[in-house]
Amino acid sequence: MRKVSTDFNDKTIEYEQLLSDFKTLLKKNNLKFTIQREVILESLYNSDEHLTPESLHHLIQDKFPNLNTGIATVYRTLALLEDSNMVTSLSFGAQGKKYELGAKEHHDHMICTECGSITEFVDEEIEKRQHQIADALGFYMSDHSMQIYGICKNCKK
Amino acid sequence: MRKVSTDFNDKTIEYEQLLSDFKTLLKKNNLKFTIQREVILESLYNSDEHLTPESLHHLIQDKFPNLNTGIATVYRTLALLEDSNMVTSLSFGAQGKKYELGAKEHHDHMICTECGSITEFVDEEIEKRQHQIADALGFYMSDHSMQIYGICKNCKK
DNA sequence: GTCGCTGCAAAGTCTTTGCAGAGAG
DNA sequence: CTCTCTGCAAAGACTTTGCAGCGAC
Repeated sequence: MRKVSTDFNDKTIEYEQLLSDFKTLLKKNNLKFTIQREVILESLYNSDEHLTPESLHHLIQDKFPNLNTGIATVYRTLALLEDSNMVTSLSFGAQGKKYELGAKEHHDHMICTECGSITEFVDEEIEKRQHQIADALGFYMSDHSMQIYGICKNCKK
Repeated sequence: MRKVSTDFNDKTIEYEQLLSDFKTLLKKNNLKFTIQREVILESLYNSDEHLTPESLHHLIQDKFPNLNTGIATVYRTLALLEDSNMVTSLSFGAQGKKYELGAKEHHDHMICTECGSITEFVDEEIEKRQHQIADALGFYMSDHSMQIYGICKNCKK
């Protein structure tokens, strides 16, 4: 539970990189590196879930109760990270957005309408085709996303 | 401006069908066919835009000021139509949802991040591939959506 | 007539903002 | 020291709900 950035496995190395990118970004914009910002980045990194601002806030409150991080700071930091393309927000019909680290490799989402679980996947063929379509329509493609809705393996039972 | 369902072109024929489906749906659920509900359906049908509840409400207020339709009714009707799969809601990062008639044939969306315009498109190859992916992951696919974000032809200039 | 529907306004959510004190550089 | 951040609480934006009267059937 107290697994901060002390151990040195693959994930930690990636995180060090991420953190360093974040610091660079902050410096470049004359912004400050605060403990709240670090904790938010780290929590996003260590979560395998897609987090809402609220769930992220709870997570942080549980893990670092003495920081007493405000929800407003979570929102502000997420907006900052999103503007800098370090996180991506997802809005799947449900109310509110969910966030995930954008540093992960690109992937799409398969959403179970029964249990709400989200499975990630990538398909090269679709990726390629998306570029072709954008080109054909004279559109400069900066990003894209795809969702498949349905009932997952577990819920089908 | 007073183009209601009096003329008899292709679009009107489709609309008659849509309206009849709507009435059937209402009857089946012991719900009533009201002028407000008709006007909402018709406005969705006659708009080529993707409408927010608010823009739909304005549209209706302009067109039928004497009806004095409340925004709450718009929300309630959209929820009803969405539950019955007659309209689809889109939520593209921006705040709030946009609605479009689901009766249209399936298509995906290309969203310009400069001007906010939405272009629709369909690609058979991607459609096919999506089914394959869902099958491969043991997922029953009920629906799917795809968005390409970028800068449109016009804004590239 | 009955029972669902509507407009209104109030209440809920979720998110953003203003401000004064705290803290990074 | 300076200037940005933060938590708090208030304000905003968007959506839902309760209610009394209205209207479809």
